[in-house]
Amino acid sequence: MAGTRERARAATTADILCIAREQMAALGAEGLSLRAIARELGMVSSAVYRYVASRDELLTALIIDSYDRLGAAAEVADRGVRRRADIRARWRAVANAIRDWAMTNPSEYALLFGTPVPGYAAPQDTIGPATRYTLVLVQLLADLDATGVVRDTPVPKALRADIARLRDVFGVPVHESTLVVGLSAWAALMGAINLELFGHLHNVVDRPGALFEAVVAQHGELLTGGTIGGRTASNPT
Amino acid sequence: MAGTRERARAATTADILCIAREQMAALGAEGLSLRAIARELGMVSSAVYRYVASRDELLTALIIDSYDRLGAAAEVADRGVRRRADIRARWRAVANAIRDWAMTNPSEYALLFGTPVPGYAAPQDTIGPATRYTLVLVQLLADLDATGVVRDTPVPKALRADIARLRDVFGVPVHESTLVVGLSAWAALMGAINLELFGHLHNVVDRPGALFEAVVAQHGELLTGGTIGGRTASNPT
DNA sequence: GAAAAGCGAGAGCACTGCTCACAATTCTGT
DNA sequence: ACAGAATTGTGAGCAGTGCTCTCGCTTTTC
Repeated sequence: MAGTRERARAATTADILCIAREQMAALGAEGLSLRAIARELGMVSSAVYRYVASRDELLTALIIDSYDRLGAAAEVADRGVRRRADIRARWRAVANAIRDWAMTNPSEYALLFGTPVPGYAAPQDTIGPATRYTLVLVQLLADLDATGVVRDTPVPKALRADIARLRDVFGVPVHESTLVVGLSAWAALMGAINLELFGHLHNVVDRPGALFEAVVAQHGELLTGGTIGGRTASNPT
Repeated sequence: MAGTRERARAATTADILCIAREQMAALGAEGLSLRAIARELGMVSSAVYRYVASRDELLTALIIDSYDRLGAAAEVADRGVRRRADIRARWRAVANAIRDWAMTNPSEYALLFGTPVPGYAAPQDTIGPATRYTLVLVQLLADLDATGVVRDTPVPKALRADIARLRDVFGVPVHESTLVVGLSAWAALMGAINLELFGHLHNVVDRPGALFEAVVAQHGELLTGGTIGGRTASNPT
């Protein structure tokens, strides 16, 4: 029977990834052990090396898969908003999706956005899937630009050249001022999730999720609102 | 000679911490090895257990020390601004100090704000030093309030109760709207540093530091500027 | 000066990633 | 159909880890 071997190989490879994910959820990326996986599979430890070259390679596979799942979650959240022109609603949806994914898969989120494994340079294979969730956000900015919102956000001169690259990479035309607020919203989003998920808010705020809500609301306004800065009556100008 | 033993003990304890820091800088927190420290000290591995109870305890000591250094860096940066009323300048100074500290001590920063060690609940000892750098930011908000800036930033109702705690913890009176923009700025700051330091910008922007600059500039305006949102001519209301 | 406390050495346990030679199995080309 | 090749699992083994325990030696304390 041709292909039997291939199917068996694919099956145990999938088993290994599955067990690895469970192990990571239980003990963190640190506690990922090939020997434990082998035990779980009823094999001797050296046997799993027939399927995965090293512990780092397994980690890389998990990273790629996690990026993919996160990207998928962001995409379905964005597509779930019927009124495509309501950028603020889409931003909220995507931001919440990313946070929800992080909260339900904390170890995988930590694998992606926590401390990088030292001496472990992300292989080229990971940068593709990594851009998936980012692309959702960039597309949001492009669609926002299409609605004709004008911003007087100052764009630091030094940033223009750097930001030009983003257009090239993603192939989406976005105004510089939009990119600035977009990048800022991205950073705030990830920062809020990190602070909450990694337990830095326990002594600051009663309900850790509060920070996230505030950040999303504020940057939602910043993205779609328009003007920021200056020009308040009590501003001592 | 009385106290000889004590001084020797303090000396080797300091040596252990020092070597541990070097090791972490070289190999990351993952690569911190008590046996390697013992080798470096010319002792047998079991001897270092006279000075440190376990690897986790060493990690905790490093965390406390790192929080302390970060807090000190933030404090001197803030104090370095002569015009105390120039909140924006102080914000820039503190933000830059935190980023600089992170860039020059990446492994220690990762220890504080990266993936928490699984199953390792931050001991009570760490929460004191952890608030030191936070206090600098909160004090900034209090001083900002004292300048009389008025904001019409909407404060989500659900946040009020949560935020009240911050006042209690730090004992500094701050308006709710100020706290909202302050927390948001904090999240954005940490998010930008994380994204840059952990290498998530390499495929997005030419110069990774660009995101940080944009975030600091924007939230500097948000903090000290006043109004945000709405009210633009082209805003389709 | 004797008792107590602290310190370093060394052996040992259980665990890890990873390699290698060997045997059993399955696939493939003629 | 059968021989040769490729694949898969086994078990031993190496080097490393955190940590424990006992045994002497030194310093401090009473």
